[in-house]
Amino acid sequence: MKNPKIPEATVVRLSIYSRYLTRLEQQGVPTVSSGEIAQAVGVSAAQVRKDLAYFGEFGTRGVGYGVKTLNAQILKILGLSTPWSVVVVGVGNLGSALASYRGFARRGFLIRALFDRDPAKVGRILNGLPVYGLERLPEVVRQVGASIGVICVPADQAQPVADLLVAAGIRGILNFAPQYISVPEPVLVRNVDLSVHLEVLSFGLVRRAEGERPGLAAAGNRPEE
Amino acid sequence: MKNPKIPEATVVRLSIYSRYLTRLEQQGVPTVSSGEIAQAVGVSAAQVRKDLAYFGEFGTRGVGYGVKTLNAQILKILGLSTPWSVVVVGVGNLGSALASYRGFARRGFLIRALFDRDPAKVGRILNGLPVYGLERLPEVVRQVGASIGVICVPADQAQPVADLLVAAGIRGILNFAPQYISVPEPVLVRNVDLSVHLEVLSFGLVRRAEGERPGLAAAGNRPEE
DNA sequence: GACTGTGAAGCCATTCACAGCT
DNA sequence: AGCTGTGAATGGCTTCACAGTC
Repeated sequence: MKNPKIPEATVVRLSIYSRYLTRLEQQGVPTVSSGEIAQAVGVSAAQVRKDLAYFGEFGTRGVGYGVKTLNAQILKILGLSTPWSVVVVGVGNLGSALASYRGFARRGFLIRALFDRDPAKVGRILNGLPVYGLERLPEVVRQVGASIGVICVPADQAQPVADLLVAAGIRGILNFAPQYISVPEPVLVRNVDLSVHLEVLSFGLVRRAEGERPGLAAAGNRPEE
Repeated sequence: MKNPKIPEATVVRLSIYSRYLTRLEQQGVPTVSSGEIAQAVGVSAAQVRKDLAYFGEFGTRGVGYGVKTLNAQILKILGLSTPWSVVVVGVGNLGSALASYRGFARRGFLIRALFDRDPAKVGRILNGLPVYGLERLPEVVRQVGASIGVICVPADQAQPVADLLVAAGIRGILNFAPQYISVPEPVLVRNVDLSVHLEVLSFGLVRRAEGERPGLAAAGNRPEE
């Protein structure tokens, strides 16, 4: 049981459990059951236990889980025990919004620098962060020790920017551009595609309207119980 | 084969295929093969064919698919033949950014109104759109005929706002708040959780660093071929 | 020869159901 | 009695491999 293959869905849920546990911790709740976690985040209790079981035994039978210790374990599993340095490329509407999003820092993702191709934006300060030109990206990425890059540029620039980030030593990319990007082996990419989410909703809505029973199966939108 | 259960992953990919086909269409490319689509969006050719096969036969053996007709079919399947009216609740950094995001309108999602609790924001015009107080939400939602609502408020307000949207007749919700929300039966919810994406990257990065072979399985980050 | 459509096989994730501990 | 941990069963998605068509 030491090093099984972990479903990505499990990792996503761990992240969500952790956020809930953090809130319980702040409220001073000492202990929680898989059923309570399940209800709070919209999954089944068996799912919660199975997800945790990939990594060890964290609970006490008949009692539940210690909120504080369980959260500490999950944070460690997720690699959040120490903070990550992040850079954002593309300071349009979305890039600016992400640069000032509090939720990232709260979970240990510290945005360290912003980049943009547009000379009119270079040199500005946004939310306390300087905007650099792309030519300084390699230098600055190394200087701030960034491991993760966020791409918020138009689709046609996404691949070149990804190449630039990879060349600078970035190891993970969060891509908001509506564009598939390819990266060499050890680098990880996650795509956040805003239109796609609306289109999946659209599909579900017209299916229902047409009186189709089944609709969608599982995932993103969680089952009620 | 008329009305099988469609995997959500298939719907997500259809949306991505469609975006690629739209670009080909603009370039005047008449015909495309499953292999070309596959390469462009980072999935396998068999996957492309299987996804399309859920809905019918759109190609010609030995030739491929007509770009224009295939895209029209996919748009119809996704419910994008006619535009959707959308409202955004919460005009902070993220809400404002989404309100001016061009990609939505381009795919037929027309943002019709903005809402915020903060009286200081009410009455402003953002990107040509008025910001209303929450008390006017039911009225305005009906007036503009909105079917989809986007939630960009802090976590503790997400559930009340969702309830408000549902009561106003909204049928689909895109939730950017880091919070599970529950809605009554026919209403659809999709959660876009920005921190979670970074945490999944974080997990993958520390796993690799520890020399673990397997890492993550499938999905969000697509296989190379 | 090139490419689609599809049953069958393989693989992966979730649910079930119960043994095991407190 | 209450709740965790887990093997077994189920269900679902993806890949394979090939027949069918142009």
